[in-house]
Amino acid sequence: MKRTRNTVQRRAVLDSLLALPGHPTAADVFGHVRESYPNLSLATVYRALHALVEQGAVLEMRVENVSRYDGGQTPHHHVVCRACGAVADAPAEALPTPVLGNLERASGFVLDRHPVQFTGICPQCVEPAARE
Amino acid sequence: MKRTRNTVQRRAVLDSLLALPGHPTAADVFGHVRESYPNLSLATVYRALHALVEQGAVLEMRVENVSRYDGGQTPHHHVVCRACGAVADAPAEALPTPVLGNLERASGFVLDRHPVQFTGICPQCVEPAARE
DNA sequence: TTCCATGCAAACGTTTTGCATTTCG
DNA sequence: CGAAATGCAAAACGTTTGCATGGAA
Repeated sequence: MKRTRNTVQRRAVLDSLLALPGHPTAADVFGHVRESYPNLSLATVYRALHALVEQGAVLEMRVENVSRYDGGQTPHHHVVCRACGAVADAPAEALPTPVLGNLERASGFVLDRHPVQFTGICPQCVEPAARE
Repeated sequence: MKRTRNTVQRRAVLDSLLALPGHPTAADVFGHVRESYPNLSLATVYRALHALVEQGAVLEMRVENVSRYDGGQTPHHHVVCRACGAVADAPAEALPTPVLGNLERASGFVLDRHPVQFTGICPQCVEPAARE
């Protein structure tokens, strides 16, 4: 296992990620972390986030060409609004394990137990979308 | 509903998409379509693919910052290999409808019935990954 | 004749990288 | 000390867009 150094910047990035609501982008984290560390560079944010993802402390998800990061502790799934890009969480229990078993049998893959990404329309967008 | 013109380029893009195996990227489609239409531009490929997605003839999915397109007829789900990026299909039946109901109740979203994106490890990557 | 579609090249936003320097261990 | 992390700026990447021209309806 590769060792990683315990720098202020790394801790700051993780702190910001945890402090931000929802599923922040690298730019969100950058903006937040800069309030306390004005010299911390965007490149460092990316490098820190990658390190965190690699050690499994943080989840990365892609929505519309942007990476979003999730410091989430509890296993859960993601529902993404196809209309506005909003991302919400759903509890892991909402997707029973046997279903993943089905999919593994059908696909031959060994599937991750959590974050599965669903798409749909969020409550705020449902009404406007219905008018189409 | 917006009308769209029936140009050679559009047909060529759709033909290439359907001719290519798997879930080609815009660049893949571009490469293939260029064999028959050397002057067709990448911008046109993108515009044609967007048009097709909008009319619902084609599905778009994002894997690692790249859009992949799926001319798929049959409703199905996608399993993405976290290690190598491979994408495979799983039949829609592998994910029972009541499960989506659960998730809708839990999240408040109205979810799409298909392509749900799962991540995991594909058969080719399973063995190497186990050695870690 | 209208106006949507095309080709080209330039622009865009996100993410990565090269390199000299700093800092952790 | 040696290795890894940083800051900065430049580059890379996939994708989108402005504009003049071309072609379907």
